[in-house]
Amino acid sequence: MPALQTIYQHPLLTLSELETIFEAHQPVNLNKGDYLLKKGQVANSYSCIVQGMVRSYVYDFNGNDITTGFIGKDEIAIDVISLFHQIPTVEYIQALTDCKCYVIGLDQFQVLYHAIKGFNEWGRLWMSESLFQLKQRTVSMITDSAIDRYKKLQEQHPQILQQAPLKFIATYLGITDTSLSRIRKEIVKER
Amino acid sequence: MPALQTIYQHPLLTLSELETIFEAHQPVNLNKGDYLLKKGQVANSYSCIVQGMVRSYVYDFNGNDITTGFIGKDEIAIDVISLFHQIPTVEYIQALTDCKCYVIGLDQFQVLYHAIKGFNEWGRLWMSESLFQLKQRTVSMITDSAIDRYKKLQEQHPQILQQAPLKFIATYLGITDTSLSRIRKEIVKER
DNA sequence: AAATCTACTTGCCATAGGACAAGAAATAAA
DNA sequence: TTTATTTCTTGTCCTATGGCAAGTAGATTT
Repeated sequence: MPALQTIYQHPLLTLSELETIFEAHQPVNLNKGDYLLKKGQVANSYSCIVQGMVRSYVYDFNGNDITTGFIGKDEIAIDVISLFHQIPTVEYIQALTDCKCYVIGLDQFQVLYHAIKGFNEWGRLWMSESLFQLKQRTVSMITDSAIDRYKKLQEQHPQILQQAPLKFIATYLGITDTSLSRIRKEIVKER
Repeated sequence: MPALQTIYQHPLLTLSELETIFEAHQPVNLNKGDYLLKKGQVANSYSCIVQGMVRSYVYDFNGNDITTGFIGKDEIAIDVISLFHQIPTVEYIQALTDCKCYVIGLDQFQVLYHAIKGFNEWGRLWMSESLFQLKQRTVSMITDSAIDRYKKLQEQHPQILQQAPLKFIATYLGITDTSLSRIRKEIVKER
């Protein structure tokens, strides 16, 4: 399970602990368009993506859907607030492409989380990193122009540009699809 | 220690556990302008704010400082990525006003975090909420106009408007101080 | 009390990006 | 292969916000 090995990396985790963790996951295949989570539901698992890409989004007051994130290979599709607080989510998580993933339920997660110290530490580090990345994204929204945000995405997550349609990338960057189309044109010209 | 009681709320935490947690904190007074953390340092503690307000910020490429957050009474001033990964921070955390806080070191935190299940759970929930709030802020940056973002801040965190100078609020909202000044004027007119 | 400083306001003009509408072009459906 | 549907591009015009510079008002220092 190479994806799980990539995801669950922590110095305290022994091979046999990793084995135990892996076994708590169930393989699941998603078809393009399938939902992992829908607004109003209470999350009861999270998914490690082995292949393909999913998108999380919310609706704003005007009914526009706003992409809050893209989750690809070796990443985790999760709504931490719904899962850990056991409250209804405001988010949708949907497969952008056909996907292979490994899903782990909250119950099993909880048992391992409290039984395996390294897993517990790993979880906290994962959350720390998520917070950091989200903070960086917020700063980028404030300081970078739309074209710079696009270029960064291009450098840092080229797979997103290949797998996601323009309109979703646009809302993720905080601009309209029209503007993104013009930005692409501009970048092509620059070469 | 009313601030600590407000902060450390979790159904699993017993009174004696709370007592133990409280005792691990040291009271510290800050003068306006004092730094809790500076870029390049590795965080080795976090601070529960009892009184006053601190601001976290980073510098962008152009040398402008960008406010990443305001932390007030009953909230926690922490750089999770630096503290838990033990890596140098990119952030500054500075007292906006004179402050009273309770500080806990990473070493003591670690011991309690692994000894007290309720504390461990509390920590995860705290991080989940932080992630959720940051996500909401990002969505707001994308979908709301500057004036709407200001009004929301006004409703949800009125203390910030009272304790922080306009220029810091402006960068937090992702606008210039000039624009924020005009927004305030506009809002006064509306009444 | 004069002299600095910092915080905030205001005016003028520039510009990035939005709104809307009309194509293309590609994909899916019939 | 013809029709629909979705995706992306392009044009025109508009608006929110930025850049810069000057001005006012408090606060702090000398």
